[in-house]
Amino acid sequence: MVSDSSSKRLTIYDLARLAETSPSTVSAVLNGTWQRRRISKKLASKILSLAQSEGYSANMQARALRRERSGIIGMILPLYDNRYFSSIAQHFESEARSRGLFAIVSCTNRDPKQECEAARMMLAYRVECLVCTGATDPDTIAQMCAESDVQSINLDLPGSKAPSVISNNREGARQLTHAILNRLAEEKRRDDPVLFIGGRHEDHNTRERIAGFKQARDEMGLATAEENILPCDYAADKAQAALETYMRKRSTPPSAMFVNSTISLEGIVRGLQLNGYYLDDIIFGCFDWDPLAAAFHPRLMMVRQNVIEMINRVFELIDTPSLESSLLIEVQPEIMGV
Amino acid sequence: MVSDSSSKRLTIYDLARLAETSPSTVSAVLNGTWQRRRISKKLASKILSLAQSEGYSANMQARALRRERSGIIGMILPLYDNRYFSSIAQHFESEARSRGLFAIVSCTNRDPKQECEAARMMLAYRVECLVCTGATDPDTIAQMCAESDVQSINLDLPGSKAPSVISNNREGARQLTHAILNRLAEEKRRDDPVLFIGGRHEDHNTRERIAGFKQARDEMGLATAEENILPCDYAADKAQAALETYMRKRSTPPSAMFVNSTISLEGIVRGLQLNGYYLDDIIFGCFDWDPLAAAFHPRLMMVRQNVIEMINRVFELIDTPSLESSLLIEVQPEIMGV
DNA sequence: TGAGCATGCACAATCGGTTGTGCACGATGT
DNA sequence: ACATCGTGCACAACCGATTGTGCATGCTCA
Repeated sequence: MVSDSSSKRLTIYDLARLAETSPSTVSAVLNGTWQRRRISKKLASKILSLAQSEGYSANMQARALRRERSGIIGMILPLYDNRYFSSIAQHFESEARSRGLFAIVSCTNRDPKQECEAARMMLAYRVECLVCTGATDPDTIAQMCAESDVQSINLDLPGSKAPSVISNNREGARQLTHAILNRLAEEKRRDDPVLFIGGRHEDHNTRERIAGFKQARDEMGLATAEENILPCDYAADKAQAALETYMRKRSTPPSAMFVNSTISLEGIVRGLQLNGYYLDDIIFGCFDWDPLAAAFHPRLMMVRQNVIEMINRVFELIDTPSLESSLLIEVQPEIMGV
Repeated sequence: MVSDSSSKRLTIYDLARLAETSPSTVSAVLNGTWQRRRISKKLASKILSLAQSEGYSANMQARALRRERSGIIGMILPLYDNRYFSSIAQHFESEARSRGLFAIVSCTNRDPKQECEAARMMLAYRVECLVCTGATDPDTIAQMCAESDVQSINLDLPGSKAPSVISNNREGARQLTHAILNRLAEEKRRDDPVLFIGGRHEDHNTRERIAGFKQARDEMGLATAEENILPCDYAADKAQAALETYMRKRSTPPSAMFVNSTISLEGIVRGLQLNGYYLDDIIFGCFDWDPLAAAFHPRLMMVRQNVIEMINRVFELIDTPSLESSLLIEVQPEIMGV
């Protein structure tokens, strides 16, 4: 370093002075368009080494302003605090990075207001695309994006105003239910009731999973009583309370349960432990994946959504924007622990 | 909306034309400095309602460029995939938002190269402050920030070139160890060995936790054999392998274990299950917090780091930058499940 | 009636890159 | 010796906001 520490950050004007050339030349060299502009190799390498030694770094705001492209891609996410969403964030980031894009992720707590606020911020920062994950109201956000001429994509939960990438919830639930029923059959408890618990009625994914659950039972020649379907919301406390209510009429816990998320599973396991039931007797299927939980319970089967594939599909949509706004891409999840 | 959908995004120039006034007036009205500039209330509200109805949103790049303040605050994080780091990201974001700052979080996989690369990107986007969480090499990044005149703060792992906010690892470990030893004593197994497993020797936090572990045993009049300290790295597989090696010389698992992270716990629980041991007999203390894991095991005590307090301290440092670069702030964690 | 002051706004420079265009200079061809 | 062309670079106009400054108008008061 020669002339550092004195004032502010280096600009192409400073570099131009140091290299005794013009700012436009410096710019062309630094962003790689110098061959097209017929800058001599000699001057180019002089500028490059100068930029290197002086620790120059381009001002992205200025670049974005002039290019009218921010180089930023946004994602809104309900929460980080489970393996599914956190791996979505992680893969989104690394995939963005590998394409020279800068990913910004904002966490909106399943709150439609925060979702809108976050989307507004992202649009203000001129994101080139907004991926809307598990949004409670994806269409409103898709609308906002459309008005700003920004591409948007729904992930995890489908919407009607932008293409969506989701797991095949019905088929995943069907396979998980079959796995549960097979285990029951192995233990000669084929006809024991199975409790479906967790999630929300209004929620697309929950409805699909219930459909898959019923379909699997149907395929095994089993009827499904409505009292065994409890979409009591996701929260641990709600699931715990719902299970306690359910069990008030019976003496023993169900032999098997289809639990709609790890957060619901948390409440259920806690409730059963508190009431002194022996957990290992119960067969669990959980539509979510958490390796630590899986390690603890020998008969806990889990659905692992294929996050890598889903993120890949998202970026395919980014690369070749689909005209069809109602496009729905379903990715097959995997059943773990069978 | 009157004149939308035709061309690009609205600017203050468009609004000025629509309101029959000048761009500078529009700007002043929209950023709240209009009273100081003696714009009439009438014109101000005309412009405001126009901006509203036309769906104007300021171009943050242009604003940042002119103001020489991006309004962005950055954080680098090893991973999202445990409760500790994900809640750090979440609280950081919401605290930033409440201060009118836009948070960007980048995930660097505990890889020094990725850490540097992410820091470089953040500096290019002119973050106003960079919070460096659990960085393998915090001082290099602090140096980069210093050269760009950007404040930096270390979180979770301390560094020497920027102020640091960390948990009081030693005291947390001491208390957790006491809790383990008390449980053992209750069960008349006071003198049974306790295995410390997981983490890395080189890691500041691991060293402190080992010190707290030894100190607690010391306070109870117990010696600590070095063979019972196994900093085998954090990864689940490493912990599982280390435990298997450890147990090759013995017939039964240790009565109690101090496990240095949930990821290590995963490997240990898996290993014990695979070998057919009954988990509930073992007393676990884990320096990490995961409510789902806690629900599964009745004698699993966990250390919950006080993330809210830590983030608050970080923002206090941002508000009143400390001159002392070696400032170390320690926050007391909490023992759960005692 | 004219100085003095408050009111209400517009002008223009600026932040740091990007990019269309123009121009000087030397080499080549006739 | 003059037209032609390729080489190598500089100029200047943006991108969209912010902000110091200036100026016209109308009012008050001596």
